[in-house]
Amino acid sequence: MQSITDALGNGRPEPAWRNAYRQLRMAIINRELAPRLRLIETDLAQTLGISRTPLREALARLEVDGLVTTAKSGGYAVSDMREDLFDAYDLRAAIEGYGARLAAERVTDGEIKRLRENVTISQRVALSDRNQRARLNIEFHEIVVSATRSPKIIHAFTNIRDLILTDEDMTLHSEEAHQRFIREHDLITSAIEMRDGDIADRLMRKHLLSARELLLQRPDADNASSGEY
Amino acid sequence: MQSITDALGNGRPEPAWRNAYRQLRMAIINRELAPRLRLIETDLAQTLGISRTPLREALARLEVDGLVTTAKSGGYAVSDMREDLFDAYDLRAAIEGYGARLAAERVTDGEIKRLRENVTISQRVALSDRNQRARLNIEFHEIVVSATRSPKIIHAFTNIRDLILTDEDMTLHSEEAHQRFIREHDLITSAIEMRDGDIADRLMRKHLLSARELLLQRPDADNASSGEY
DNA sequence: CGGGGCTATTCTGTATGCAATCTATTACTG
DNA sequence: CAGTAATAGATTGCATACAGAATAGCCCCG
Repeated sequence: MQSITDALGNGRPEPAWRNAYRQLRMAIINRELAPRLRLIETDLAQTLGISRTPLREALARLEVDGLVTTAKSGGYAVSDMREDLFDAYDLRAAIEGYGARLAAERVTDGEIKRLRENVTISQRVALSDRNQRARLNIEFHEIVVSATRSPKIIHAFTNIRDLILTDEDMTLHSEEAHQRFIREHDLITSAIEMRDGDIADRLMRKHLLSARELLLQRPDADNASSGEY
Repeated sequence: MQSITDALGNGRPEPAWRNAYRQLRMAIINRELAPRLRLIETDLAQTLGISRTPLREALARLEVDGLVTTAKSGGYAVSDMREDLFDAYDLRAAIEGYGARLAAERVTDGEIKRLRENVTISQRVALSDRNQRARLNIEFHEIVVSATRSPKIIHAFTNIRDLILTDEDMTLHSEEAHQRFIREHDLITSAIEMRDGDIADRLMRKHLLSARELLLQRPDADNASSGEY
């Protein structure tokens, strides 16, 4: 019996390191593995049911992604992404700003429809339904970026997306902020619809930088008390 | 006896995979390993004087960097970067454009001086001295990006820099193009000096996109004849 | 009671071995 | 002779084994 992902006649069973990579990535993003937690390869390998060899290949990739760091004395530890969260928004503004510009030039009618639908649904979702709001927020930005048709920009976006959006969702606590975000999404959609890349660019940057301000004002709920070493 | 890089009292001997990573990276960028060349792990490991285990860790990282690709049937091959060279310039315009904007806000007087010197020297270097011109070109963009003080933007830049600049140097064949590049560097420097991020951003984007046009017009000197499989 | 050095254990980094898969070559069949 | 099946060699992906470094603990000494 093959792995379940291989059921549709795909050529090859999934490598073990890929599964480990996915699981670790999710665990780190969801804070199930605390920042600065030292990762003991033997234990981790046993937990994942693989040997250290493919585990280390997964960890090497996670390190390039910035999710994991190598300690000075060797070995890996979970990155503390709060350290450079502020900085990450600069990169995001660069990528998504220019991305919105390209999107305005290359977007299809179908994508515009999806953006409009996203905004419409967002306006109706309850403030309390955090999961739904987070999903819609992620989806909006994904549609814009994928409309660029640029594999490199899409790749760069997905790399930082996970580092940021889970935190960003936490910030959407007030109805005021929520409505403002949706309004900005609405304006960006309009700019893209009018194929005005310059406006789309500027609106997107403003949207992201104001999101950063909100993020840094938050009460910083989860404190560093859980940070093992 | 320790490795020579460890001579200055640094804590640890360099891991074997890091050296392999560097060597392979350079070899791929310099086209010593042809695009689409299938990498046989056993041979490569023997050439590098290490075993397959650290070699595979180096290859995993190179894959995340985009320098190496996994074939459908398993194994690694050198990426054909000409495929997405055009695309890479979009990402570069996004990063360096916004980077120039940040640089204008955060640059120090010392950095401005270095930029001015770079431009001045570039104006005097002979057209035939390709190495020198390439070095100066890289240096200019490095100064601008490092002036952003943004680790993430610097990291993203260094990632694509190597994919592009070696090719870009090939394009600086005409005196006209050369002078134009320097003139654009000069204007960007002035914008940064005046702390005008908006102008710096637009100039940098224009500079990069015109560089892309030149690149794609080139006679495509090295043909795909060397592309093994 | 506090500090420094020694020892034991843990952990990492790398090499090797093995099974499964892929590829190329050859033999066979229509 | 073209096309296809079978087989042998090559190659990957993973597990295990081992040496050296790092860390923790302990004892001895001040």
